[in-house]
Amino acid sequence: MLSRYVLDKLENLSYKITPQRKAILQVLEENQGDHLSAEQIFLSVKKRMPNVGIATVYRTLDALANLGVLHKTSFDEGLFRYEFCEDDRHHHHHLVCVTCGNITEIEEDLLYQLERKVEDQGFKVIDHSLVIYGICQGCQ
Amino acid sequence: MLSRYVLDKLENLSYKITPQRKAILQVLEENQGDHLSAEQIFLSVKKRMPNVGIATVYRTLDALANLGVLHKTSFDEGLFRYEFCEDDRHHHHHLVCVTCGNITEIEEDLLYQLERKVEDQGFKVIDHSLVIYGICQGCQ
DNA sequence: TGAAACAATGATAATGGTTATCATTATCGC
DNA sequence: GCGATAATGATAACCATTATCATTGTTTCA
Repeated sequence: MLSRYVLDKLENLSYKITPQRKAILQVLEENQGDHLSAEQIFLSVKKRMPNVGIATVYRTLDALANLGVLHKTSFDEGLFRYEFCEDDRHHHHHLVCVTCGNITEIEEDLLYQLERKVEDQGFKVIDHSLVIYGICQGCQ
Repeated sequence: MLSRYVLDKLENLSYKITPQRKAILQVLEENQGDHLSAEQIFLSVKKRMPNVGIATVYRTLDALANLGVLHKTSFDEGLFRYEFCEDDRHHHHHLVCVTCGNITEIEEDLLYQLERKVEDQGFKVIDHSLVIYGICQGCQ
């Protein structure tokens, strides 16, 4: 069930609510907590609307990321991944297992102290991206 | 002047010391603290050896990254950047100005506490990548 | 309910960054 | 100096993403 919040946000910014956009949002909502590539999202959307174009998926993902509905990031793989978030600010970090490639999250922020030091040096902090690489429990 | 350490490392692992590799290493050593793209490195190397091929640059950068002589990372730009480091572990973080795109570093680590929490959850930490996005002093 | 405006779409060509292929060159050990 | 083989340069190929353009479809308004 699509978030009223997201649809409202789209309408308030004069975006048309097309079936393709709804389908893409549904896939992302159903996969909350995951970090799907554009290709994965495209294949998932195709299951429910076979005519959707890959370019539409890319355009929609970028639009949603610009609206703050998605977070668009990369994990040094040469491609972008997308995750659903309804906050404008991204509050968790990622754990990437170098053995199996699994991506999980940790909610603890704990960057306050570091960000204070950075601001003490005159740099105005807006956002951050932290990825911790290692070996997950399942691969040890 | 090329680091004896790096050359030793190459030799010890049976890599041939070719002029191309020396030139690439020189460019990286001369730009320590910078985060150059493959294209930038290629253009810089071309100034001192006009016949070098772009594929050679890519192959060499990957080889050096695998050896731990370089750090290969991306800043969500759709391309990789490379920085010279002689440690096997990367100890600083990056500050990226969203206005001018400048990339600087902060030496403070301060992730110990967070990494402890992560390891308490059964994830064995190997490395991390932290980018702080904001506005640099010059752009405020 | 229909029409108009124009946003959005799908198909596909194009782009940019990177890698694979292959013939040729060059390093290094002996 | 020679042989083995790693490395090179050129370029084709690949992949993820974006640009182009004709067509479609959403939304507003009368």
